[in-house]
Amino acid sequence: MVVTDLNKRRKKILQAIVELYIETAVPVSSQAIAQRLRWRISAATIRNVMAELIEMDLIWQPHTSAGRIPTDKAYRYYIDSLLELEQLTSQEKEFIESQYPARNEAFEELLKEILRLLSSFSGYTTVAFSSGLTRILFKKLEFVSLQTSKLLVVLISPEGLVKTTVVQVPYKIEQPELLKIARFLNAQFEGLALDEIKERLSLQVLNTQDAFFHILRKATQILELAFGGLQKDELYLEGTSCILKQPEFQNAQKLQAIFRAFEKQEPLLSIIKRGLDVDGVRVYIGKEGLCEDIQECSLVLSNFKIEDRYFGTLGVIGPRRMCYAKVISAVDYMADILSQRLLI
Amino acid sequence: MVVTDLNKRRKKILQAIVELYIETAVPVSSQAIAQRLRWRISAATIRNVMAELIEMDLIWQPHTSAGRIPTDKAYRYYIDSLLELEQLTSQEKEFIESQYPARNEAFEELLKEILRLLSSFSGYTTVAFSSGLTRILFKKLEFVSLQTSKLLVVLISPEGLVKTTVVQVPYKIEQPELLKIARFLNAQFEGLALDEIKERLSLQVLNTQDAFFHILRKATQILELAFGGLQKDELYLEGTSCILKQPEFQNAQKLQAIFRAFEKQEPLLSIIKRGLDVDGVRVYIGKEGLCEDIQECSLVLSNFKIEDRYFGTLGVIGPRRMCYAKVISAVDYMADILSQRLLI
DNA sequence: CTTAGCACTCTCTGTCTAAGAGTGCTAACA
DNA sequence: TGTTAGCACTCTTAGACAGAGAGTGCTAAG
Repeated sequence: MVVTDLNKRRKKILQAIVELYIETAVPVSSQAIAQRLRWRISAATIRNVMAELIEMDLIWQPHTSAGRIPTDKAYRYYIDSLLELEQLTSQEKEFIESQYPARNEAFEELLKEILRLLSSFSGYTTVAFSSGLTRILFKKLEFVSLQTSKLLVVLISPEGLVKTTVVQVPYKIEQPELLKIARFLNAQFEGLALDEIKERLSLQVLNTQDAFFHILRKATQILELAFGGLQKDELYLEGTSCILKQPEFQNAQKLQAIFRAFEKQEPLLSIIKRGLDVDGVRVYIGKEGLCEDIQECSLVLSNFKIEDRYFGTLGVIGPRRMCYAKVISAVDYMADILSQRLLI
Repeated sequence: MVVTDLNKRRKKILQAIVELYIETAVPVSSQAIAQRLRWRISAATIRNVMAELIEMDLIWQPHTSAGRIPTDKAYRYYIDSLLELEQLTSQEKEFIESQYPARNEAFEELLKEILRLLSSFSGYTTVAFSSGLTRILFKKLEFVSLQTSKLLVVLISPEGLVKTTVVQVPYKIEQPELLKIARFLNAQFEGLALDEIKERLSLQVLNTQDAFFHILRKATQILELAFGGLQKDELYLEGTSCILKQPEFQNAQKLQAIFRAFEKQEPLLSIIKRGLDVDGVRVYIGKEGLCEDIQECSLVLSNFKIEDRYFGTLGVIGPRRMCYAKVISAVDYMADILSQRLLI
């Protein structure tokens, strides 16, 4: 029997199992379902159906005389086919709007504040990533000389986002020369993304013989140092203590694994980066491509954008037994308003 | 009997108890001590001494027939009077030097890197705080105009540290005016600390009637917005997963409390701020002024400085049963080289 | 003052039992 | 043919209990 064979009753029962398990974290018994469904259907019948669902690998039991627990496959099916999204109420939306941080901060701070908001709203740990630089559009660049060979590079996007980086160049460089380089870059590249600029620059370096050669070379080098390959992708996490409250993680071993993943960052980054071009919310459940340390978690993610250009990802990490109906809406909404606000 | 009554043997035995407990996390029996001390002293004698130590509230037993566990008071006495610091070996120092992050980053990044290094070296969670701005010396200030009423404020210290903040002012302001304000501030205040500057500015606003009045007012306002009261003190934490490995915290309840404190930040900040003027390493043990959530932890802290001006604090947080001999040296060394490197 | 001996206390582990939850199967029913 | 009631069966959980072991406190002797 395959999943597509699910008739209406099987669906209803599967849904009840998933939802009850999400609510209670306790294996779901046939009686509990009978009670919930309020049909005049008996526990015995439900048990028959449950036997079929086990057959289909949608539920399992921890031991012979225990209730049933949904498998990853069941969660997947639930989310794709059974879930009725709980749209945020207008009150909830108002609450989020009212708590939404003011924009007079650097982008990193803004993002952290938003994560804290989403975490306190949803009750789960939140995570975010921002490609930040490589895809940011370039409106203006400024250099501030700090010491003879050290400068601050300030990159400003058309939307008013700011990114600053300190760069140490292997030679002395004075304010007038910096001004020249900045003027040159500003004149040539306004409106492009950083990676496009780098590309063009390297082309031009090959072709240019003229007076600009020196400026070109230094510009290339400074940009490379400021925003080049060594730039670490940073992951933001907030509300990590939320994960400690989940009943399935009341075990220091499991917690260690999860926090190991949080610290390494790479496991989360790789999942996030797998879907940079996805529109809308995506959900990863348990073993679905999540690394061993977070195999018992689910991840709900949504990308945010500036004028249709990918700019970052935010989302929620929690137990597989997550309240998807609410979380998916919340993540979607947060990513949406972030995208909107970034434009202002 | 009071602590000062400790004769040589009592001291030796207390020391053995503390050290064994630090190593094993298991209540220490009289036999274990007899074995360790390698005197021809018997377990029975040790038991007599232990009875005295209980009397003095230096050790306690979880139940009648159990070994002994040091009290906070014992740890305190151990650290103040018995501890032989384990100086870092030259190899360890070399290791730290070799891993020490390059300085071509913003200060926040540098600090985080250092915390990660200290955490991986010590095996404990690390914590840091930097007053960052209010005590930073002012060498140069630059404004970069972002939008008509939004600007980036760049503050540069004599040592080349950079701090940037985005400010939104409630009126339009153009580059020429910004330049004026910057020039004014740079001319007047080079070499002072931010809080001194603010003080002087507010004095001047009261007394000035002349042409500078407008500039003064705007300068005051911008500085206030950029570095004013709303500025949150930020706490840095790295290696949080280390705390999950400690045997005394293999209990989700206790972990929740600790992580709650980590997230609130305030409990840690208040302890750190209590000793901004302390030289050298300070240690807080258990209930010694630590809030309820981290009553079972110890904190080893040291301040770092720039030219004798307080600049920040770093340290280690772990179980009371911490390897103080090693940790104190490590924290001391880290704060020291950070202070040195900040000058370069 | 120190130590050996010994009875005592408490924890820990394993076993056992009874209760309870929940199932699987079967036979009867609509 | 699908649904249901009944019932035996399985497994978990909690509590009680016993035996082993760790470690102590006390006492009396060195």
